[in-house]
Amino acid sequence: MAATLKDVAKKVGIHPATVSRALNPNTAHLVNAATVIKVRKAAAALNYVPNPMAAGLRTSRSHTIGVVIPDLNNPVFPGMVRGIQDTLSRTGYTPLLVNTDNDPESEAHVIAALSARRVDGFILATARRDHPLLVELSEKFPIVLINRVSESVQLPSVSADDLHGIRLAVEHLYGLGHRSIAHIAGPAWSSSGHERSQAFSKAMRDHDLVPARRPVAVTAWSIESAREAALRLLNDDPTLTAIVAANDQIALGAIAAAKSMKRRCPRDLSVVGYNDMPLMDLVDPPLTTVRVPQHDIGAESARLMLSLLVEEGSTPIKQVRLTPELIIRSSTAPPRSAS
Amino acid sequence: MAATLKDVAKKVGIHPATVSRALNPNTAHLVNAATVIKVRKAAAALNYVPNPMAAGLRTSRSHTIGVVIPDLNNPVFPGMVRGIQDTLSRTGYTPLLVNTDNDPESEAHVIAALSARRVDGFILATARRDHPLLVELSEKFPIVLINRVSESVQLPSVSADDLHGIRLAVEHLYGLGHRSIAHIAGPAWSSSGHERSQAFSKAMRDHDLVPARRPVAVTAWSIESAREAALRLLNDDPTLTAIVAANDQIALGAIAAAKSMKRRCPRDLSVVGYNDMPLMDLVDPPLTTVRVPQHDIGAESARLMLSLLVEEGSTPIKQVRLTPELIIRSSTAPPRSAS
DNA sequence: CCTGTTATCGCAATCGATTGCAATAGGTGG
DNA sequence: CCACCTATTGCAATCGATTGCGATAACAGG
Repeated sequence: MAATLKDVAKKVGIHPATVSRALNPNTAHLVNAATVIKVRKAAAALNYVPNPMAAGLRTSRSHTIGVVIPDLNNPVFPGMVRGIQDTLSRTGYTPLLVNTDNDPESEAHVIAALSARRVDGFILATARRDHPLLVELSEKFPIVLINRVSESVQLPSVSADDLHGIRLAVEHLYGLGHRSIAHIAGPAWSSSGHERSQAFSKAMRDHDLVPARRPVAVTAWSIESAREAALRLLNDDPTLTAIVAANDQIALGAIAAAKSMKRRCPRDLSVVGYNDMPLMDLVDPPLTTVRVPQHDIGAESARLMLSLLVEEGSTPIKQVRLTPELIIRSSTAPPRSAS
Repeated sequence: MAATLKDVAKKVGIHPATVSRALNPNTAHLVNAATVIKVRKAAAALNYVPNPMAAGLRTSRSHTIGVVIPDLNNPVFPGMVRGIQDTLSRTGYTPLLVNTDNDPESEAHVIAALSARRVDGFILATARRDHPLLVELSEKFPIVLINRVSESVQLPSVSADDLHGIRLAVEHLYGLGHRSIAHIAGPAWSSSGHERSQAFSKAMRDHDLVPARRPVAVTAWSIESAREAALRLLNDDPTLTAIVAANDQIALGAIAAAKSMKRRCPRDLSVVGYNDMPLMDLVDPPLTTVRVPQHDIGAESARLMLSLLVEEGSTPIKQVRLTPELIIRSSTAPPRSAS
């Protein structure tokens, strides 16, 4: 059905190998400029499109990148995925997207499936603090981590500067007059959760504040889990006036928990989120949050991956940090005692 | 590096062709049961994974499905995409996901790119009422439409039963006492927008109500565009007490418009959305909306595609309609005159 | 005029799996 | 005991693009 190299060659009256070289920018200089023109014209006329399977078989490169995310339904990720898609597709690469639902077993499955597909590399948003699968995978494939970094192994990564982002949140609350500020951390296994938690402690120390006695963490990145954690936290320390949440859904859960305890946000409790995912300007109350450049993170990770693919191995490992930005809305206000 | 058929064959001491047959469920019956066992064991021992490019080259099937959606950032779509992914991956197929940003030109590009990748079929969420590209594409590929149906050409599709869904919305408002109900329709080119608009007119007639004098439609599926349309509508007809929106973002835009005119929802204006995308329970006010089974739509479309792929052409065109459900939250209330 | 380049292109092998066809062996019925 | 059938396996071509190597010709320098 579709035209092949041979068809183009026959039309021009030359050998398929020459056509191949003429059409490939890297080898076009090996063939007479005049015939390159003719080949291009014939290829266009025949509507020739190279067969990626044939090329891939020969070169053992699929021009395909596995993109592994926890869950596409989590609104943080579509932005990053778009960033990846947009920049990968511009260079002839195609992302293969899979979900893990934060389940390590499921992750192993999907990664095996992608390996079977012979992807050229992986972009992973699922790094855990302790991640054995990651180290063995990194020996076989180029890998770029997004949104999270791993402690098990040093790898190229792209993520927001959480130290800075969390500091923005703390300073905002401090500036409003809050002194009793707590953090609801992400799951213990999560690297981003851990990092933001550390960042919170540091920012608090820098303002001579002490975090809540007992640190609180959710068990999953979900609103429901956050609600429970927030309930514990608010019961533990009734003097609390502000919460820095490890991400937006945790903030949402905290607000819901406060509401169920008849504490209104922001009158009785200020809450700052993290990520600024879509619709955070329309929830009740509109969420003050730290915006991380989701699309940019994806785009940058794709660029990093592409550079990994051309340069053979021996480049220094690059860890990119993108600067987040505080978006002030209506979930934060001065504490009541100060008003 | 990776083991090939030949490696397995050598280990067992037989010909690669026999190994191929032994490993393929469709041809395994041609091979002695005992050697099938041996082959399986050897393959497992060598960690053999078939090379999809080699197989694809020979069979000219990539086991890959192009999934074309307008924009992954629109929260309606991730659910459907998950549905597609979940059921496709279970059968060894891989979705290739692309975005069009509702731009026909961009759509042509991404579809060309997917064709170049030799996808086995397309699942499209971008059908327009008038869609020339669709008819020529449908001659070369199996196609399943989701969420929208096209009038240009009869194709297999999976979507919500909009007639029923819109009726639920109208009946809900009618039951609350509303009589002056308007519809904000989707873009004119959109098939789902048109369909819901028709459904609205019918539901209104069935209740002996007349829609607003001048029908209003957005120019894009966006909150911003909806805000403008709603402003026009509310100025046009101040007696209006309720709006049925063609989707959730339009509902959100309508609520915002009302707010800017000092009309509060639901006290002064009731609004019903459509789709029930994520977070609609947390916006202000929590949105009454018609829930369409997003994951199911995706899953069903994938199943339909798979059936298209096995049965050679001559099956009757199947158009699946999934039943939506009304989710009553807080954006609807009895009209003020009735209270 | 001869040798050494350089530019251009053809040849043929190769990637790994699939599959029509042929070949072999063992078995059956007459 | 023979013709024939079936079960099982091997052979080799094939899918389409890539690429190392060799061939040819033109051309320059000596």
